[in-house]
Amino acid sequence: MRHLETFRLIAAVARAGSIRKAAEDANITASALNRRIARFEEEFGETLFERLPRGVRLNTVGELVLQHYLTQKSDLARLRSQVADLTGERRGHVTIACSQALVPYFLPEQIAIYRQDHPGVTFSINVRDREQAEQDLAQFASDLALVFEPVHMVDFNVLHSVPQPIYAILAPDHPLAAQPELRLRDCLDWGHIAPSVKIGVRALLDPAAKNKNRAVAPVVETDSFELIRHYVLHEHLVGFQIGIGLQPDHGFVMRKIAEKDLPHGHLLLGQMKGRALPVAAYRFATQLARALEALPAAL
Amino acid sequence: MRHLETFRLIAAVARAGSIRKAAEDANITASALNRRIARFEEEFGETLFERLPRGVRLNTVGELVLQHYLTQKSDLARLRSQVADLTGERRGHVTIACSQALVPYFLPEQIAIYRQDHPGVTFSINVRDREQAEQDLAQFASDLALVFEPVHMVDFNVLHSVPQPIYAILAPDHPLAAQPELRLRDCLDWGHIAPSVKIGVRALLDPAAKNKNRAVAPVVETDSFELIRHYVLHEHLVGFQIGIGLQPDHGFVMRKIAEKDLPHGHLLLGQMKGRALPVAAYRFATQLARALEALPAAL
DNA sequence: CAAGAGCGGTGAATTTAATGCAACGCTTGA
DNA sequence: TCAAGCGTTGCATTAAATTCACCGCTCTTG
Repeated sequence: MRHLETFRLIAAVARAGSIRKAAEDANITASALNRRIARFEEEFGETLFERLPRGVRLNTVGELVLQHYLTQKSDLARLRSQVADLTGERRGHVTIACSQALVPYFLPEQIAIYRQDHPGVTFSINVRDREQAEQDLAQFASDLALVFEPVHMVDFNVLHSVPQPIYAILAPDHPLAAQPELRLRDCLDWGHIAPSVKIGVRALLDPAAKNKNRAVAPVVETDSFELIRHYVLHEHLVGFQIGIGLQPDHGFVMRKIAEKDLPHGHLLLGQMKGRALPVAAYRFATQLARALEALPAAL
Repeated sequence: MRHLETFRLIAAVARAGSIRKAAEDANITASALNRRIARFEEEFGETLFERLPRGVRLNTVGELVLQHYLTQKSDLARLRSQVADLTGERRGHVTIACSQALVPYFLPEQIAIYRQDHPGVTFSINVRDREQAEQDLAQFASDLALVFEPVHMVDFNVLHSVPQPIYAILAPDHPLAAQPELRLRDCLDWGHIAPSVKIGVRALLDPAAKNKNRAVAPVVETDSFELIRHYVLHEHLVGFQIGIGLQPDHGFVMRKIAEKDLPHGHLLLGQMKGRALPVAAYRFATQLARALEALPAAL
């Protein structure tokens, strides 16, 4: 909408780092853009950018103004969704930042269910590590985040929380697969394939190992749980993943790890604190919360 | 700020009920205003007003848009306050909707304390019954509400809650004044002076009386606790008020009413749900919460 | 029942605001 | 030392918003 145009341009300048570049992107003259900004600064009574020899950079006030713009934009989107809802359109778009574990089974199923009732609603799913997911929320790049063991939790408003134990992933013919429940030391004694340190599962593994005077020393370390799931079929390593990201009968087997060795973590559904969600996102969040609640209590 | 001008005009039209009247108020032509609205409706893709033979009225979409404007405006005010805070100005304005009981002692003292540290911050205090107070919050007419026994609590985000018993107010030479604690029946047996039904104290008195198969039958019924306090000195009636609105040694005496007869109510500090407060309001709310916490526990 | 007041809306003229163009002064890196 | 890239500014130009005059309509009122 046009009344936010100046803000949009300010954001573009902040991103480009220079008025001229941003002007080119926006298909207007540098002088027009320069004047818009000057006019805004005049009216607002504060300067938004530091003028550097090679361009401009937002100052603190500018950062605040930019944040204000993001909230305004998000609230406008919510307004639109409310209106669409009112006029019976049931349209909308939901953007979700989530941990990898949600990608194979849980989210596809939930989205499909939701879209049966609301075919006008579209989705964006962005896989993010737990830190990025929270950033996405704070910058209004996502409506919802579904994250295993988030880190900072500032600005993160928890909508729902479910405990999630970590499972060992094994080839069916792996010697450990004979036991119904594994000890952590057994997993560590074997060569193991672990997620990288940015990932929630690892964040639980490391202190648990240290607690037993051991260390996680992966043969293969990776960002990708998909790689973990497939690799254990090639070599007798032990992989790790939370329950919601696993389904048996896909080649590998999953085994519980003793709770006393490795405490369960939490899968959290959250949104940006203080933000009012668009209708579609709100409804989907409600559905997710119910679905998480109904998860097989694998504890 | 100018980018909200169209919204401001829409709000003015909604208030005035007619484009021509609103245009006159805003010192522009009716046709200019008409075009602004038409343009906005065009851009937004929805009509905001029903066109009636005698003027216009907001439709449901318009109501939503107006609400959106109010939140935008309030968020802009918060932005300004953040910037002011940043530049070390420590200025700001806090608007409070409160019950009468807060007016004589509590709020004046708290405001004075706050202003010692922040002389640049100004205040508006609006006495509202509990229903109006919540409306004020919802319409962003107040930053904070401090209300005894609020009614609806939708959109009311409780920041702090303290229990408040109701006291009987008596002339010092009133026969009942001899007892340290009164039974409710004694109060009702005497002629009494009670607040009107919109007021929280009354909302507790009525069911408590009914519970004993009695009824509140006031000799004088009033909106004003000030009148109650003064009237009991003229005639031997029993008045009622919560502790925070009373201080002894102002002519009358206060007596506890047995808790089993008349349960205590709650004084709630709250804000509009989902709204981010300006810096000054936020700080003052924090101070109020602490002060309420530290109140002499009269229970 | 007709006249008039009050309403929202429209077309053309006019005023105001925003933009484009060309050029300046400045810093920086080749 | 020179060219490239930056923000900025005066002036001409274009686009947008406003005004003015007027239409058609509905309801009230004498």
